[in-house]
Amino acid sequence: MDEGSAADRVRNRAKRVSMADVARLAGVSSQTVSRVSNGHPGVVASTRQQVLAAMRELGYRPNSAARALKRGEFRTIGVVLFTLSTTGNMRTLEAIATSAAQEGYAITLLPVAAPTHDEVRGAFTRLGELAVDAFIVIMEVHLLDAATVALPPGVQVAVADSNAGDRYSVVDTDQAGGAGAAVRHLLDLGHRTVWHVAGPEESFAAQRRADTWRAELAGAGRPVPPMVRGDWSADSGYRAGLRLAEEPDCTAVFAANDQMALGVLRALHEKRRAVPEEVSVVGFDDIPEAGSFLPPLTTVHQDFAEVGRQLVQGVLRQLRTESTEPGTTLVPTRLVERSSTAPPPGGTPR
Amino acid sequence: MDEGSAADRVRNRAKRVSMADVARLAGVSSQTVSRVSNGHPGVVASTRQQVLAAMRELGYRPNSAARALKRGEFRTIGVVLFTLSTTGNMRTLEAIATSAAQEGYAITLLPVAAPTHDEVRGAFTRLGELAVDAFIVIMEVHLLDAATVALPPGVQVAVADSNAGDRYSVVDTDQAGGAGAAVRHLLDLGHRTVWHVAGPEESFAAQRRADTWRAELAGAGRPVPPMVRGDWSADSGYRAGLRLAEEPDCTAVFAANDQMALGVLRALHEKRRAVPEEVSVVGFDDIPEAGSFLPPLTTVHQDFAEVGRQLVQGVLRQLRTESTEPGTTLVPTRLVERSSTAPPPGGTPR
DNA sequence: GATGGGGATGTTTACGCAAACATCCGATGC
DNA sequence: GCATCGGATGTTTGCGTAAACATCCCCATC
Repeated sequence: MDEGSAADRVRNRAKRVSMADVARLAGVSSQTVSRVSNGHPGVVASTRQQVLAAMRELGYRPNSAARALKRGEFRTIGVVLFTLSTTGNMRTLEAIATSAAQEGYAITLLPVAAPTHDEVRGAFTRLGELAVDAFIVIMEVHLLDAATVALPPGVQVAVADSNAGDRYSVVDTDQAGGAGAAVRHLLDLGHRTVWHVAGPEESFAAQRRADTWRAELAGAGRPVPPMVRGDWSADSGYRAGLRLAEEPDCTAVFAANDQMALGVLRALHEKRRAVPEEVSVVGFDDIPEAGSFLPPLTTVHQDFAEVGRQLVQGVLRQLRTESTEPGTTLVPTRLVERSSTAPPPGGTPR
Repeated sequence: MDEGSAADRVRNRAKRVSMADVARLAGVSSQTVSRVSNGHPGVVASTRQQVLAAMRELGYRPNSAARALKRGEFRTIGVVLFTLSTTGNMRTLEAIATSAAQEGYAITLLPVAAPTHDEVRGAFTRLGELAVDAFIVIMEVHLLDAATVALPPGVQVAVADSNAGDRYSVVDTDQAGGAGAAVRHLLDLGHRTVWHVAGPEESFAAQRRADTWRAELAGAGRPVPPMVRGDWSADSGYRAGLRLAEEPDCTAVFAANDQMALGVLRALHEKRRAVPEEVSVVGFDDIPEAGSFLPPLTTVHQDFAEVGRQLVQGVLRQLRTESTEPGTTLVPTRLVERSSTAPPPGGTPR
């Protein structure tokens, strides 16, 4: 029966305590409860104690919906991302969450099932309805472009992994700096040239790393070997490695991330090409396991924590000033030299 | 008049469009706008089109605070966790987010800076004030215990990685099943006994895996070698591996996660103990990279996606029935045989 | 042609909180 | 002793939405 179930629901529902309830018990007005709740001055100590006691007794907790409605802000940042499965996204998210918490902001996650325009558009629509003051997007730029139309006005955005610095506040690892350092490190060791296992085409980061690799080689007057494309996974790195193992003059490999470098190491091992004696390998990311690869991997360290921090700071600054701050902030990288790189066999040919 | 308000809106973009604005433009009542907004029936197609057009023109997006205030629910689940850095947490979180999104729920992240009682308590307090209908805790049980007092009444909880099934709805990987399968696999190959590299003491999962390892050996009447303790990291696995490499009769190792197994592989490699010819190694988790280790790692596959799904389902069920459902749901594991295990040198001694 | 019924739409109201404004009262100054 | 002031507290109001209720009008039925 309709009435029955409704009544049941009312009875069962731990009917939440409101300020009015507290006020009644404490014998004050609800406004005084509000003042105590928000730590406003102008409440005499004895009254405050009474109110606090009443709150405790009733188990009062403020209704954030009403609070947000009144205040017009949620103190929450939405984070749109495609997947948590990549090291970078995951670590960035963690940093964002930590950073936001410090600022008194919560994080609402908005996973996008598939990196298609429709999905992203849908995600943005949902975000628009979400209890969110601003958001951070961790996603490839061309998808963002497609979704821009749906971007709710008046909501601030910061973006990672993108080159949309002309329109948004973008924070990114210094891809060029890192990739350049990796390639130069190998050239400096005496390798004639460097082969590259790239990430997927759609990735802005992958594209930047590949571009820099090419430019660096060209700048040094070295031949540019054909690029091998992977998809970030160790498996794709393995397949790429099998191909590279066939190339007798391949003595140095720069993989666009550590997982693919791991796959390359496995392929080279299987094909009896010793690392680093015959072939040197450099990765990118410096995942925690990189130091335990066989051999321990020389790689480019990314400061994801800093990226996350900057994203949060950027978006909050925009929120406070109510203005967008287009521009790109680069977070520097650092080459971590371990045991997967060495001079080429036969020493420096130069 | 109209122009004036439009200009205001542009200038002062904080001024959000409300249902009333849409209603005015569409020439209907705000209730009709509400009906369209929520897809209620009983609105004639032509009216609906008018309203939708007005929404588009004004860039209307519903105010979720007001909506939540009215409805008494946020359609949001809070997730408390200590760190995203472990494979398990991260993958579980991803599954939770996906699962929740399908149910129309958003996820709010509540990272706990340090796994101390105070931190957890603080997190729970904040959660209580957060716009959250229920929450999911991914955390060691003893911390949860300490924080129970602060658990807001009337908020449903589901827990992962815990043995608190008597009080909460707990979902966990079948740790015992997985660890048992790992140990039995090694014994079945003919190894006399199995050494164990355990996870940190505080971890419930680590404890369960170690207990099962011990019980399984005892059940088979095998000697139980001293346990080596790690901290989940590849580095700690490496240190453990160095120790195990010293043991001449150690032919089989069960590491409590894949990262530590990776470290063990490296140590064994450095000490010239061939895997799997001399020593067999089994991991736990089946991280995506496990198949690319040297050699590809035999490991216990965990279905994190299913754990996340069950957590969300469980907490939503409790939300709907307004009742707690204590009990533990176990998600089965699967042993993935790759190339890091083989019969012991000299064949089966049995 | 009157009547009733039902679908479409409008009006009222309350959700819980906090800003703005109103009131009260004791203390201070002249 | 009276006006004044300021701190403590109370009252009113409205944020945007959606349930509940009210109204209107068209159409089928007799």
